[in-house]
Amino acid sequence: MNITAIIENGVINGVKNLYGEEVSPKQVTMNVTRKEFEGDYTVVTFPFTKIAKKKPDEIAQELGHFLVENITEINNFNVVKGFLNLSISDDFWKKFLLEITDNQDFGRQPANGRKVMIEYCSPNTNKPIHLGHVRNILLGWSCSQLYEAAGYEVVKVQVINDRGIAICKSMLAWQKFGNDATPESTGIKSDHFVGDYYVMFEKKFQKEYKAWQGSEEGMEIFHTKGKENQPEAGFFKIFKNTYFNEHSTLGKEAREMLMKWEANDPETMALWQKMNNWVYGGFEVTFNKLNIQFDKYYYESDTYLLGKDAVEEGLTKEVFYKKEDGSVWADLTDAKLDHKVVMRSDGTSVYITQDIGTAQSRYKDYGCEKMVYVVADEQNYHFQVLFEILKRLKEPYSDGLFHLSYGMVDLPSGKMKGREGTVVDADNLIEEVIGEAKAASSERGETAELPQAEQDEIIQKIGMAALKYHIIKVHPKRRMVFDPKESVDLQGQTGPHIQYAYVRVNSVIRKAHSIGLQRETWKSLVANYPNMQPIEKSLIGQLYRFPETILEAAEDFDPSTIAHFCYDLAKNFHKFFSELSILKAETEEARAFRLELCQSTANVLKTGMGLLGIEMPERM
RNA sequence: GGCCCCAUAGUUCAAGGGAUAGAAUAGUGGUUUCCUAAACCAUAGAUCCAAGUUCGAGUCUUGGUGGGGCUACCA
Repeated sequence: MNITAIIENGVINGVKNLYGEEVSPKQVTMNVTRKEFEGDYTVVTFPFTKIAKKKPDEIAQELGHFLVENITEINNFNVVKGFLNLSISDDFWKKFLLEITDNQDFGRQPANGRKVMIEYCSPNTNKPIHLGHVRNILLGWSCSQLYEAAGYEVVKVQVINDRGIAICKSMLAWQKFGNDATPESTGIKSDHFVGDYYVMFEKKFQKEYKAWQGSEEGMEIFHTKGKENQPEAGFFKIFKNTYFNEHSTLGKEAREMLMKWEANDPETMALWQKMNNWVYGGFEVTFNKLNIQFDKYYYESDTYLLGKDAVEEGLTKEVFYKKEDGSVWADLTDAKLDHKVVMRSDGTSVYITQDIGTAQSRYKDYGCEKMVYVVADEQNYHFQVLFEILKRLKEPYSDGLFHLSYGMVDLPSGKMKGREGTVVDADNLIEEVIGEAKAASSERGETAELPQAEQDEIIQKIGMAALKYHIIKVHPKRRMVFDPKESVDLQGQTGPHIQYAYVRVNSVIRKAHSIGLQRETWKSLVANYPNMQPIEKSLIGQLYRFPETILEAAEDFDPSTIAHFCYDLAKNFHKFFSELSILKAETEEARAFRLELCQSTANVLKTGMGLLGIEMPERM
């Protein structure tokens, strides 16, 4: 049984024994003892004052005696201002240490037979991956790792928005202005190549629009449709969409292309396929650099017609209603949401209809009881509506729906804006952090004698750790400020700081072997180590909390908990490392114990960082 | 207008209603004959405002103030 559960039971029994009243586990408040006090766990006795009709200090004394007498794992206590600090016996900790040193899976739960689907990333095909996607990807990936560690089977999916007017814009620009250029012929990464044509379209369109604004037609429309006193610039800003749909030559061409696409025109389809493949090829390169995978891709071109059946079904079940013009709506006002259209009067579906259909078809594909959508918080309302509709349709998985809503990423200069060119591109960013790691590494020269390929791999791991950790350490819900300068920091609360703890362990173990020490020999001495130091106890205590930390993080969909756990552990390890000698310890037993402690710390750090998608180098 | 989210050192982040609000970074000062100084040690610095609930509030409630988001028969 878990030590916290043991203490909790002990306290409940103690209160019953001493004061004759039954308390619930909820009433037992327990924390890890603060490091300035002696002890491992602290019980707060204030909640029992009414029951015991005594002062907190008195209760703490009585309870402390009771626990020490009745629970073998507790061998000491002290009381400070009503806080009962309990000390766990060295034997308990040593036994625990010996249990985990050979267990590579420590912290992971056995398979529980349950299935969860996580959708994340889901980029647009006409824009390369940027910083916002990186946060999404890291959250999605680490949540999937967390759920696997918690015993679930995880299906990782993403939706590719591969159709619609936006895609036609880049196709059209390439067709008109591309002169048969290719990523190969230009040497541009293929997703960026396509993205460039999307930007080109927007530029050409702006130019066309600008010219039109000064034309007779443009001025006439401004004068007839513009409101009184409305400035010209303001009017034309709002009018842009209408211009695209009703007046623009380029807009007309793009819409014609979309119609050809919908009609399966062979030439259009071939172009569409060619350009999409360029995009996917480029994305794949970025995904590989980020070291993430997906089990299944859903393409909107396959799914955009889904959901029409659901509309019928909803009407039959009276979840939806039909207006006179034929459009179909859901009335969600009693759930404090608004009316929501699910089918237009012309019979075509809207975005949410597609989402309903996709959810249904995914459940058919995989039968997951939980479905998680990793999507930025600007879509909170959309997901509230979607989940409410699915619930009303009585979908079997509707209780397991979760929107992992995360805050957007800002720059020190403010919001990222595509139009103003302030978007941070993922490929550039990765290149930058790796460059920084390379510079720092060559300055240290610690790995200089290794083959170049190995050095490169190490640098790669360090750079990616800096970048990933910097993002994942922030609570998902929180809007975060991303300072590129800080993201390449390699010191302090960073990924490399944690990697360095792991590297130091490796180094010590290597040295131990090189002076002829054998694991089997030292392991047998651990149990005889007599006096554990406070820093050693606190390290073991941290290791002990690893499994529960994983479970909490999974339940809350919060990888930042793991990030903080790993940092605290690494920091404490560095302190331990500088305070105490390992290979030159006072006794053989002390050396043995510390080597085992090092090894376990390294194992936990590796597993923990692995959950965040961060790899550990053996040297650095 | 309505609904939702956020507010903590100069800055970037922590803190399941519990002790003296932790880190990192930037600043200042120190540590290497010994296991990798990407480390360690010391120093200084913060809960937006006002009420309320509680033995106890950064955390819960109400009201302000400031910031962000959503509120399409767009996707």
